Amino acid sequence: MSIQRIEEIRNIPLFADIGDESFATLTRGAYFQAFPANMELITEGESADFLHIVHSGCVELFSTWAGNETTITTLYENSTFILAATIKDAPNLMSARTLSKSEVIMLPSEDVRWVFERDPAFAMAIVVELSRCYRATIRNMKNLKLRSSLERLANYILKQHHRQGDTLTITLPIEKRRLASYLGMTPENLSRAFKSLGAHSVRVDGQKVTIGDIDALNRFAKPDVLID
Amino acid sequence: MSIQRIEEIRNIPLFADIGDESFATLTRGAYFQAFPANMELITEGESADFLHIVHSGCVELFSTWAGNETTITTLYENSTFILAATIKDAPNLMSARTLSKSEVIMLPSEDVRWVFERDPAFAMAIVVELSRCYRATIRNMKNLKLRSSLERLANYILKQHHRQGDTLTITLPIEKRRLASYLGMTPENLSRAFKSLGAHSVRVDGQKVTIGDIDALNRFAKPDVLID
DNA sequence: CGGTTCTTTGAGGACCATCAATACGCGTGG
DNA sequence: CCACGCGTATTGATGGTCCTCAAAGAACCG
Repeated sequence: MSIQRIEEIRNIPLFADIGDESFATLTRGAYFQAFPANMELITEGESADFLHIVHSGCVELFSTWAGNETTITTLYENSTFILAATIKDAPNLMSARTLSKSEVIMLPSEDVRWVFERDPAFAMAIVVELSRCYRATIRNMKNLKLRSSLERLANYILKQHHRQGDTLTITLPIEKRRLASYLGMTPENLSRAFKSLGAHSVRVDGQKVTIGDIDALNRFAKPDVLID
Repeated sequence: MSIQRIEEIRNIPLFADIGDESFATLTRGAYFQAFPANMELITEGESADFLHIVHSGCVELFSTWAGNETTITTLYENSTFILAATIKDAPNLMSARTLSKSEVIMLPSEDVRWVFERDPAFAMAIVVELSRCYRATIRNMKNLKLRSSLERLANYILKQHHRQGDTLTITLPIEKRRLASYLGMTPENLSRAFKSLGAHSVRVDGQKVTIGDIDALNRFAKPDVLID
């Protein structure tokens, strides 16, 4: 890897507080790879030989069973994946594919475990990241089990609204069919759900979603700090 | 806490490999408390002042939103809860209540974080436990999103079958209404689902569930190592 | 033993999936 | 530049799954 790449990686939050020696150990056997869109990086059931970090682009985690596929989550810059499997040296429970051209850093799982046991700062960074992932999944589960599909969509729109700088016209960051899968519904139903949200001031045009009355949408969606 | 209690706690897997000094620090401010059934130990949104460990009995983690409640999971002996919130010093995302008379160990979150940073063996035990919880949640999510309610129930029965020593007559460990909530359905529907599984050799009588033909049930349930 | 909670059963309806067909968007190659 | 082909998005019709409501029966607890 080039010096410049190493410097880029050094700036990732996960490595912010760790020692130079630990960092050197982690990057010695690491890979920095660029992938095209729609490339399967990891298949569920395989062993987790590398901890993955999204450096740029967009990666989808998904799972399949009996011919069905579902999107678990979508990852952007600086997100890790396969962390729990790396720690436990266990098979991946999810598959991963790029949704756009993406750069991914891969750290050998053995090295991650080795440094974890010797550098408390890295151990802390890892456990905080893992806690974040875990809590995100719990939120996701609450969202799925406690809300109707319409409510999930409304809250998704509100979340994007905040992420995109409180703009009233948001751009969907992923394809609608993937959004549908993430929200636990079919593409057809998502289409109809968007229409139904018209009653709460939402208008859709392709990837653009416009919120006419943010208060009205909030009243319907009832966003919650413990879910969203 | 009595010497005997301390000894009991020392034997918990989470503390198996840690140093005596670390253990002393963790238990200095700890509580060992016995609770009756149906007692709310933790309410979502509150700060996570203690890491909890179920020493005996049974604890349910659940969440509420807009008047609805859902069971996230049920915990038994030696399970931890509020681990991620403890690590992040963040509000609990779930509430917890005892389902039966239970003994719970409570370790001050600050002490947990302090020892985590200083004892690599404890750090490793914590991160492995957290990974286990995370992966269990991912499995849960896959179960919910990829399977119908009938399939979820069938796989639940198979899981209990294994947990209870491969016996063909299993005893449901929790009330049916809670099982229904855990499986993402209503009590009425669970009742009907049990009846429907009659077509796959399942008979129900109160808390007793009998599997007539394990192969037939397996063929229908299609259990998967990456979910169950 | 009475009251409460849980479970079951039935009827009806809401929500959501499926299937099928069409429209749209986009990149490729003629 | 346009026609074509492919995958995505939409729309409508239909059916199944699952929820709601209501009521009765069973289990549990004080």
